[in-house]
Amino acid sequence: MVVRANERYDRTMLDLQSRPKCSECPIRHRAVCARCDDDELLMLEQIKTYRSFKAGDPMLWRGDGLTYVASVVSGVASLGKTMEDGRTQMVGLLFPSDFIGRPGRAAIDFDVVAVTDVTLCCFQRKPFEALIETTPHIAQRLMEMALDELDAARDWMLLLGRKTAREKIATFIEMLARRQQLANADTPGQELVLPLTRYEIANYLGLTLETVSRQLGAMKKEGILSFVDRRRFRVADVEALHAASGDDCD
Amino acid sequence: MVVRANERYDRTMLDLQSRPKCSECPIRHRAVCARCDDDELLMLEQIKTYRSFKAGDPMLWRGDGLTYVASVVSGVASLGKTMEDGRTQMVGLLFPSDFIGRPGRAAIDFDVVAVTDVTLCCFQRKPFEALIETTPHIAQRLMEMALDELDAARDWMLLLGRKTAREKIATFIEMLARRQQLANADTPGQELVLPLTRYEIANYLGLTLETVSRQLGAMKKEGILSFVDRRRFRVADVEALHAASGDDCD
DNA sequence: CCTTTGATTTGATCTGTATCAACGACGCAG
DNA sequence: CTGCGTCGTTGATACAGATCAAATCAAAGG
Repeated sequence: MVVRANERYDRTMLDLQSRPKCSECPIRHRAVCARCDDDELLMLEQIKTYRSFKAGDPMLWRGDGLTYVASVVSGVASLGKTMEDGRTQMVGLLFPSDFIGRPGRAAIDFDVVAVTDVTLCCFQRKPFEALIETTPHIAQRLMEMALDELDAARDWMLLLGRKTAREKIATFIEMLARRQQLANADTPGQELVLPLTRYEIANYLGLTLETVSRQLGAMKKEGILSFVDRRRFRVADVEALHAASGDDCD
Repeated sequence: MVVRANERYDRTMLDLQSRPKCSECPIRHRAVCARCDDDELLMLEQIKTYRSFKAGDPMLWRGDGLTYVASVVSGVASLGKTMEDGRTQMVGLLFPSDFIGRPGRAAIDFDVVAVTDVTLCCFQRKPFEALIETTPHIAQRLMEMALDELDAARDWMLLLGRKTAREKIATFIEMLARRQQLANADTPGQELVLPLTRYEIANYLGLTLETVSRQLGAMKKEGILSFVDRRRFRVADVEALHAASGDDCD
């Protein structure tokens, strides 16, 4: 298992080369480097390295020293917390352009796991922190991203504390659709993918996998969603989905 | 009611004067100004004003333009979200030294309400943002505080998603104890106060007020808590309380 | 002292979701 | 093709906590 992960790692390093051009990066305008000008990008390019992980691989473990911080280039990763008795709760999902790690902090209080195959753009933490000091564009963007995460976390608190199972599922699907359309900049009505297993979805929504399965089944039967296979689907009735989410019309 | 609030406001303004010395401020070393040197403090002093609110007063409403940002000097405020059908969830509690408002954002997506009587140290948003640009000590501290809030929000997601009613109550009491001891720097075993009504506690924990009442009753009967009156109490058995919280030993 | 009003407690029931238990479907390795 | 493991579905039942309904308490005002 460990061996396979390493084989994969080496192969991907080779495929992608360790330092692709920032200017051609698919997340160039949404990631932590969004506001950087060409000079600043050059600085970042010098301290960056690509790293790949296979679905299921742990990426960072609670309490680990953070030797690097990173942007997600492709794939999906999860932030998870675990209680002593094994109960777990996902506290965040990271999509391409999302950032891992905190400036000025040597450790994190949750586990980061690759949900799908993931490619990261990693920066050594120390030089990155030094760069922040001299590069207000990066510091500003980091602050902005931290506040966005805070907003998302608070929306999720409302979901976890007050929404019904059905509302949770509907909200989750809407969020997925938003993130996937954003990444592809495609026409809506697109075929979408569930990057998570039923168990992982349950874990994200504070439910059990059985409840998730039943709710997805119900929404399929009601014609709100139509499934191509267990992972691929389409939103057949956008309005009904939104009505089921319990969110205001905005 | 409005009249009384204003009377109170005027009286407090008079009592505290509108610009007490920063150097004598009780939150001087924990608030957004924690790292400022004397010069920087002077700059802040020039754009600050104290404002007071009575318990129950709305302080900022969702979508309102943010004309100022502020530090909580005394009292407790809540951040709350409301769904169309009236369900509500608190997404944060602000204690003395906590910060309200976000640099670079003109609006917030939740309501801020004074839970107890509250005094704020307010900064006009525009000049404050200008000050950030030139004062790395403030920018750094803001980032640090945002990340702390993010950590707290994620702990709360675990609580809301996975903890039982009893674990939620125990976690809440421990959090209260920590914050109140921090503010008073007193010996532990201190008498503590519930700044929130049962309804508000329920709202914070994703429960109903009846469940909160029953759990507090049970913990009293079991000798974990001892109540002086409905709001004032003491933690009689710290170990049992912690065991009931479901958190690791740290 | 009495009344009012909001906060809290307590009790009886209901219900959404968890839990327990089988079973089916798919992919992969031998 | 066959067996095995993972993932997903479906059904039956249990239970924590919600909901509904009173009763009690306590502070504030007249």
